[in-house]
Amino acid sequence: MQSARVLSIGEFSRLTHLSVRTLRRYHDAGLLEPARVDAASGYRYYTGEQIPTAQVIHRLRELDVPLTDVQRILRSSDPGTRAALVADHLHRLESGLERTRAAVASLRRLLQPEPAAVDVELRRVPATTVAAVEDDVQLRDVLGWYAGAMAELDAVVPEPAGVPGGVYENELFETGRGHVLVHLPVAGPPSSGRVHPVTLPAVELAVTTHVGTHDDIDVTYGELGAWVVEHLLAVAGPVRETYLVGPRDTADPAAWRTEIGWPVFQVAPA
Amino acid sequence: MQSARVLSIGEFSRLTHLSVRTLRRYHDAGLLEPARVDAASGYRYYTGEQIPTAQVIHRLRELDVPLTDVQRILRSSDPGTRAALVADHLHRLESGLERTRAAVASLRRLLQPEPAAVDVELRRVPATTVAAVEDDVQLRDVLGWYAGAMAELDAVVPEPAGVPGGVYENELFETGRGHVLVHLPVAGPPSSGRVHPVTLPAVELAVTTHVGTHDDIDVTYGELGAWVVEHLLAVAGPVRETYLVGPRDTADPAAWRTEIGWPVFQVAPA
DNA sequence: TCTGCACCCTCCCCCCGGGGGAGGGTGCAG
DNA sequence: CTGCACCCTCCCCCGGGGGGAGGGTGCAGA
Repeated sequence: MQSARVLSIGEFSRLTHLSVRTLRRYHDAGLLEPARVDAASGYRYYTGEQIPTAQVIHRLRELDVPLTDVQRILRSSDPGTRAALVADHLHRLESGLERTRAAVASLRRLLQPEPAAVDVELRRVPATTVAAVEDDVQLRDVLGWYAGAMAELDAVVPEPAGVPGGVYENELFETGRGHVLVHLPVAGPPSSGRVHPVTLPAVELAVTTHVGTHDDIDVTYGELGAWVVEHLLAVAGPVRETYLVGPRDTADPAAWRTEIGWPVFQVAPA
Repeated sequence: MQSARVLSIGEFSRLTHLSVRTLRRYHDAGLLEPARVDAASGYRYYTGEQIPTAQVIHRLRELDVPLTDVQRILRSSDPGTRAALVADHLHRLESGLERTRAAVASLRRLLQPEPAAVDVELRRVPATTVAAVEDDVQLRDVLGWYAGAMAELDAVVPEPAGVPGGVYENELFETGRGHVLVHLPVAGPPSSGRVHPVTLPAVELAVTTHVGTHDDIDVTYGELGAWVVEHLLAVAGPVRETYLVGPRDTADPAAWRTEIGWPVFQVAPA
């Protein structure tokens, strides 16, 4: 073990392709402690054994893993835990990729030279009592939450009287967190687990139908919003979505049909 | 045209799913000017026509397009130019994806429980004169630059006396920008365009061979570096790579063989 | 017409993960 | 012993937001 050979921060930088500044930052963050720090001068000294660690950090950073998570990964002595943490981040990367794909799809539709005319209907909806699951969720967790809630609803409501729907508080889109409710219409809604009866109030809805995956549903939202504004209406409450045709019905996303209803009320002309 | 209906920033926020703060920021950045700003109160007022613009911004931001570039895209009135700018960013996204893929591959190798023993040889190399192309480049542009330089070399040196190589200044890896040289050995190197004769100085090299794509070549660099350190050597100059088997020879990346040579010199023991 | 309240304003500080540069101390080779 | 490359700390900057303070505004109900 003659590796008592000690490396200055500059040498270590050349060997690891991490900048000197970055190495100092990793030291401060407790991520990569130098093998020795001279008490008098403050000089940092590294050893060859630290190169693999530095490389792992480098790679994790390339994958945009936050420094705190990198630290967690390095600290976990158990290889199984470590692998799990890494796999977790790789999943995160994948879902990020999915969002990117969706954004690209949506952008393509937005940049269409001639957007299709939007078909909006004004509809008065009476109060309805449904079987519902509701919660406060983060915007990015909505899909996962929805899947779980829907599964629970399906288990408790074997024979729904119609298609499922969702109610989304505007705050969800403004601040990234908000109240969400998913429901199935049924006569005499049960109470079981998270499922309970909820009465949706009567409202006047501006309704349009989005066709296809939800990748570019925001564009339809925008078209609906523009229509609402031009018809001297204002938004009065949480959005309602109705899943006329969804993944429960067909695996072909192009066939999906989602009704979007925005509660509105008349506004005096300017 | 009854869309004189004017929207407060809060209403506009609800319609576009952009936070109020973010809308204000976009105003300050000149990205999305409100239709009207009340001189007395400073209140921002928007119209329905601005919704699509806000959505385009939203999507581009989801794709991590910097605000300045978003502005460029919005300002370009010509749809062709606009499409080109967007396509440019999509290409950028793709190459980012490529880098992510490479980082994942490299990480997998790094987290192997038992790393393969590295096979390093100390080799004295005499001064050689070669046909070369050199330049100062950004680290991220190296691959593209290399392809162009190599094509030029191939055109001017029809019958090389050996395999191609590269010389990379350490600064390239430290600061992301540095001097790069690519060369082909040939008797009597010509001068033509960017191609010119260069004499590589004699050095002592610590040499190892990396097998496979360059995705995880940094790991081999690290192993070589650790070996160098443990053998009481220090790095003395720019790295030399020799492409024994590369994309010129076979399309199968698994068969590629790259020799990495780090100039070294002896160091006194601690 | 008043009052209450939701809404809006600006301003400042914080986050992350780095880079630039100033100003000053250190280690080592010639 | 001197010069110079190297190293140190400290502060400010970037982008793209978020949190919150402190104060002005618009409008609906009484």
